[in-house]
Amino acid sequence: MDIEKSFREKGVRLTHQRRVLIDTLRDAHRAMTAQELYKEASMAWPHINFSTIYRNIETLKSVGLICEMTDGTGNTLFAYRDEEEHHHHLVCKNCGKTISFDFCPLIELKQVLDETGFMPTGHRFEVYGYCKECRKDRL
Amino acid sequence: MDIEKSFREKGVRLTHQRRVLIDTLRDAHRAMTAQELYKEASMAWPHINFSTIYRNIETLKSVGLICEMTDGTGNTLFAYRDEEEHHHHLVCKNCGKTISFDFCPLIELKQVLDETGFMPTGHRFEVYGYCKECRKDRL
DNA sequence: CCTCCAGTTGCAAATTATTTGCATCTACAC
DNA sequence: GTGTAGATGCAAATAATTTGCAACTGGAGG
Ligand SMILES: [Mn+2]
Ligand SMILES: [Mn+2]
Ligand SMILES: [Zn+2]
Ligand SMILES: [Zn+2]
Repeated sequence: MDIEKSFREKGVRLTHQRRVLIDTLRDAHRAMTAQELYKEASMAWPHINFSTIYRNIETLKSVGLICEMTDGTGNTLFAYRDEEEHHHHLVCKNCGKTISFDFCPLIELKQVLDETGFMPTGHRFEVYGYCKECRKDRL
Repeated sequence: MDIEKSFREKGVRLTHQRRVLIDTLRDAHRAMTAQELYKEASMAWPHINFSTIYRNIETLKSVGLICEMTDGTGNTLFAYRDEEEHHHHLVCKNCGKTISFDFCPLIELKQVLDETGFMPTGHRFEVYGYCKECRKDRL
């Protein structure tokens, strides 16, 4: 489905800067930090500002156009989401390439690792939410 | 096994500051940010410095005494590791309490969620390592 | 015990990452 | 076209993390 429509539906404007960010991430085919995104996007739109990057990372996440992930060393990365449903990622510590797979934890990774040839050196699996007590507090 | 021994084995000194950090995290029974850790530790050792916190987070991770995790909103948290083998966490977005469980992804979470009463609102599962190409590059 | 020195700390300052206020601008509904 | 709520640029504030360096100290060895 088209981007313009999903933006309109959410009451979010499709500005030139946002198009630049989306294109930059889509064409890069890799995950990058906010800093890298700024640098890359600057080429297509020289006056783009860092606050625009950060503000739009939130916007694009909420529209579902980008994914956020970490690189395993404390850096936050962003990547184009490309119509995918809920999924997870293999993040290369060396080149930053991300390989997404569409099943949620719980299922053996062996097949994905074999298929992709990815060699895992570490991983992270976290569930966020509310514990039994806090769950009550919020009602 | 005792801490003193594992420190000695790694050629790492067991300083008063490190004892304070370990005690602080162990007694807290929750995960906390570097800033919170600094604040808490300062009570037991007033002159402790932020650079000592950050430098020792690395040290204590390498000795296996603490775990690093994120709270799902971009903050990095640290918790006492307490003899546990490889495991994962449920991190409460409200109180910061962490509930660790000892099986690695791949297995249904249903049982843990039922047992703990934890209500998930999101999760993260990431595998770090080297992709097929980069794997070759490193040999 | 005492000595000695590599490892560690405190401090201050540098970096890096992220957020915010505000005046100006612009996408787009009408 | 016009009006306006939402978005941007800019500059400055905050927050988070790292570093250089001189002073200090844990603990191995005598
Ligand atoms: Mn998932
Ligand atoms: Mn695991
Ligand atoms: Zn790679
Ligand atoms: Zn809780």
